[in-house]
Amino acid sequence: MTTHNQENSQEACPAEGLLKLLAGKWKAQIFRLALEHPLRFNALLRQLPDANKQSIALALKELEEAELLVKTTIKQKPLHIEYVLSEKGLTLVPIFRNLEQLASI
Amino acid sequence: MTTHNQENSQEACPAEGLLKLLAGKWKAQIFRLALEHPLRFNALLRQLPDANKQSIALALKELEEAELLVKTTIKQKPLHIEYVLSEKGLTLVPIFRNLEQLASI
DNA sequence: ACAAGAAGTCAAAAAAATATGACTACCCAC
DNA sequence: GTGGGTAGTCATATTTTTTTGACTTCTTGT
Repeated sequence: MTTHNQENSQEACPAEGLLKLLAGKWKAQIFRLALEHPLRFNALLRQLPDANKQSIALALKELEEAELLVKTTIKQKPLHIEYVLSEKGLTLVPIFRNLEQLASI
Repeated sequence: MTTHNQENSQEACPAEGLLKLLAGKWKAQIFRLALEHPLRFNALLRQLPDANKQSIALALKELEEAELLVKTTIKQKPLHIEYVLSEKGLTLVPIFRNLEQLASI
């Protein structure tokens, strides 16, 4: 890795990066929860009892960088941060469904 | 993690296992090549110049165990082993296409 | 008989992904 | 001004994945 790009010089398969990202720990679970409601860091930690700060923080960051989640600072009453699924993130839904279906065969 | 099963007690998302499998190193590339022609171990090693025996052997085994590839001993002239995509493996094609498309956004 | 190709296996090392626990910094309530 | 909630970061372990290099077994060619 003399170069420092996100994957190898030319990624053999364009889906590889995304696949790797989605397969990372907690990603699928975070995605599922994001489907239900906006996510908040500490709440997420409580919802995923075996997860740890660092991993959740990293997962959120990666999902945000991949533009699957959008991070918003809510400047209201309790003043907090929310992560919600982006449009792009929503297009993953049918892909997950396909994978689930295939996994059940 | 007192228990020792392959994933966590109940896998939070049914797609997780498959996702992890497919995201493993060399998997996508092997899949692509399998789309073109039956695979042979040593040929694969030559086609993936940076890959190593062990990893390829493991990848083939996992893909076979997931029933995405079928392993066949060809009892003809040169006597060798071939790995070909199963029906189930073929159903991954549109999933990969979706992922590629999403990755290109 | 000997070499070379096919398809691996094995133990150990290196690299990458995850986890742990301590620590920040900001805001609010009491 | 102490305690608790928010959202993290950092350095360091531990665990998991991937690589390395040596070795194996069977078959074929010369």
